[in-house]
Amino acid sequence: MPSPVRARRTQVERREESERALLAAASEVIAERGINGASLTVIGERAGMSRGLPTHHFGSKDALVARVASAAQDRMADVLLDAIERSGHGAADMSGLDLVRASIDAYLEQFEHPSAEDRVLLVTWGATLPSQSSIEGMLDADRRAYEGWAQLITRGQHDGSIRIDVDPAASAVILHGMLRGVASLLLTESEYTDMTSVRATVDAWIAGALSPEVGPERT
Amino acid sequence: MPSPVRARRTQVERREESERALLAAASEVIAERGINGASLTVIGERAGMSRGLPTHHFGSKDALVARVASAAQDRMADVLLDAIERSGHGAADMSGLDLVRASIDAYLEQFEHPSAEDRVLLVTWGATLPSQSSIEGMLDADRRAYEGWAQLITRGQHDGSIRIDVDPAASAVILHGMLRGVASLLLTESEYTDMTSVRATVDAWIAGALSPEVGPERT
Amino acid sequence: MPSPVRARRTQVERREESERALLAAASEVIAERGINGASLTVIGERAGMSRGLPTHHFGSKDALVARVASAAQDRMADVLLDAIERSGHGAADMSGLDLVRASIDAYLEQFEHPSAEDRVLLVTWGATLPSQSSIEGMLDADRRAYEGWAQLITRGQHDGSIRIDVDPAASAVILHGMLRGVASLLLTESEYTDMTSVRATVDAWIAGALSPEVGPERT
Amino acid sequence: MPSPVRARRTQVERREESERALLAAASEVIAERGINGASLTVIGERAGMSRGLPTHHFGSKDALVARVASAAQDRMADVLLDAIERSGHGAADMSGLDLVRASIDAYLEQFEHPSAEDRVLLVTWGATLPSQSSIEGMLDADRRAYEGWAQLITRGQHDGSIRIDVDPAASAVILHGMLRGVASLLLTESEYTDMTSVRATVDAWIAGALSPEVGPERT
DNA sequence: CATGAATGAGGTTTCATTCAT
DNA sequence: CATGAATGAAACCTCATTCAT
Repeated sequence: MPSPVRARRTQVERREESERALLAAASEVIAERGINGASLTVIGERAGMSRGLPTHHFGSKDALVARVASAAQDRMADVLLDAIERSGHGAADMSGLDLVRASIDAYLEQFEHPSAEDRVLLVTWGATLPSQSSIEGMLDADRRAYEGWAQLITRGQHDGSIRIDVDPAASAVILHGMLRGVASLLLTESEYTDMTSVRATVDAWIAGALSPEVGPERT
Repeated sequence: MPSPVRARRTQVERREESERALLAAASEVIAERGINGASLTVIGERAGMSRGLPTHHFGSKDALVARVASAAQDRMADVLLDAIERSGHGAADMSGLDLVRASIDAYLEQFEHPSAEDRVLLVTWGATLPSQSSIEGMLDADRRAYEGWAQLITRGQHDGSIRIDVDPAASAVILHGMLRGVASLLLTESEYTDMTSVRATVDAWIAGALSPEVGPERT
Repeated sequence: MPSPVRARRTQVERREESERALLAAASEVIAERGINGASLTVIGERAGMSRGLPTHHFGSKDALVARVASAAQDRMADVLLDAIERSGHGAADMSGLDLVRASIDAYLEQFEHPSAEDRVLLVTWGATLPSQSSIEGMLDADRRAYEGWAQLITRGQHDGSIRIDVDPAASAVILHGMLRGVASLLLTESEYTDMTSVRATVDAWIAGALSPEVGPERT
Repeated sequence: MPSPVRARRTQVERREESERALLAAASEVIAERGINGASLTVIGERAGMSRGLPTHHFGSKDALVARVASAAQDRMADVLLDAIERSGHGAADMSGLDLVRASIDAYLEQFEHPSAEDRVLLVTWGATLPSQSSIEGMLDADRRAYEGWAQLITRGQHDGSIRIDVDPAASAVILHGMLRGVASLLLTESEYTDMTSVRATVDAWIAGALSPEVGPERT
């Protein structure tokens, strides 16, 4: 229960609360209608505020979208970290392969019941596919994400949990792409797919492809 | 008045030619700017024709987009069939696994130097990710595509080229998702990735995951 | 009475008529409310047409304003030429000084009962005074106008009607500035000024300053 | 509590200082961008203060603009008075004609290197040209200014320095208009004009037109 | 006295669509 | 069959103003 002495909020609190409400509303609306379909008017109203507030706070629609996108990325990164921490051992103790598998499983698990912010992650990415389209910072985030996979793989090769003859860059592209593609399918076809089976199968593929024990022959 | 042995093109031919030009132009513009960014005016002009022609021929923008999307899907299906036919043996002689591997490799090969129509395939797909967004017939096409993969896998299980304990539905989701995700990454990050290595690695993953010889243990 | 055979207008006629109506309406509204106060909505409605038509025809408000401004300039140039032609002799027969005097008198006469287009001439000019403001082609028109005065003065010096020791450039600046300043005052203070007397006095000043007979001493 | 000998500024002083800063900032911004282009936000920030301060102090934008305009007029009046005082003799000793000539020369000299406040004088005037536009007190100031010229001329006629047959009202209009028109031209075309020559020529015109010695014949 | 968060009217512009030619 | 003129809804954005702090 908040102290009754401060029934009124300070300016800073008002601003922060508004921004939070606007970002949440923007995530919702973008997840529903896409970036173009999400008008600032609707976002403002969804946040329970006025039409002009989104521009007032973020300066432009582009800036708001960029904020929404990066918030979604940050949130997913947190989800993955949390999942790894909750997986029993600290991240420091886990092998590279286990880190990869735990991360990917957590990612897919997240999309079994995706929130607006989860969906926004894929919606904003889908909007970058036209060649001229560009969302502020999107490409960079992409590159960081897949360099993260490459580093995990390299780490796994050092600790012996991942085969030496794996190409970290190529495998990172495939992991990253597979995650997104599968998550997107889950989004649009959720009623047609058995999530648990998909997650198990993805895990098996990755284990088979990366673990050194008995790998597939390279073609 | 008797028709003079088709000295000039018939109405039907002219209409078809206009439609072809409009579809090609629409593919280009959508690939560049996305569906929303592609205005009918620009599409008409890009086709070397008038502003009002797209509406005149297709009735509405939605209808035109649907036509563009399904044309892109049809074309990709043709590419895959061609690739399989060119792969030496007829499709009837190939094992289920080989069909899967050949199809996937052809798909990725196509995206090494993607045309506007290739890109439009992914752009229209990316536009379906918002929950309310719907492009006419897109969901159906999606479902057909991934049921195709499932059938190929089942066929492979019958002819012994694919392990029995593989879940065709789940694997189909993963194959389909991986293809799209990887192709999309190639689109936006083409200069950062070694295509040949990616294709080889994808093939190795699939072979390892599906071939019966020495599969990974299921977790 | 228009021929009943062509009750319907051609596309070209429609466009031209619309443009004329829009330019006239824009002149009116700009004369009344200034450039900023003249919204495209009001201009469209004043022309008896839709809100969006001004943009449709001219592409942007800036382009429309530029058209309005240059139309006003052209019209005033025509008025001056007409006045000179009507002044009895052809322009070729008149001395430089007489041309200057006739032009200036016609200009001021025009502002005794200014039309919207006359007023627009000064309104658009007034809008160029802020240092960053710029209306397409306005500065050029300005320069052409005052170079015209300078040429007339030089011509007068050659034909003996204007004193040799007059500096054409400086006098052109003064003539041009005086015209505008006086016309502007007439616009805002019309009820307080005796136009006829002002015109006569201006003419006397100019005659006295430029005619060679008995000039004022230079200070 | 006794005031500690003004260790800190009084409220009144702070308010006056803020207002001065705001007026200076407003003059700058209006001189640059015009009245419409000058937003209260920018003016507040240019003054090194907050966004809301202009409204807080002046109540409305219109009121602020009126203050800026009248401040600019007052300042120019001071400049002219100073110039006359510095011209050697007191104003009381000078003839009407000399007062006119000195005032006008000082005005034009001021516009050789115009400050923001000088420019704002013409910018606000230019904004009064649309027929419906009205800046509080602008018309009155205008009338006062040109009645001032008329009085000077009448005084000159009494002291014999100005010809009797000059119409004071008409001449006042011309003087006032010429000043503004020429000053405005200097503003936009400063690099194309030889200021010194313009000032000398203006002075010669006026001397010739008003001085009784050998006037031009009236037409 | 001063700040700046919030509002909402109004501006320009884009664009799918209708319809006359 | 084809053109493009015209409409008007809706988008983003700017900004004066109000009001809580």
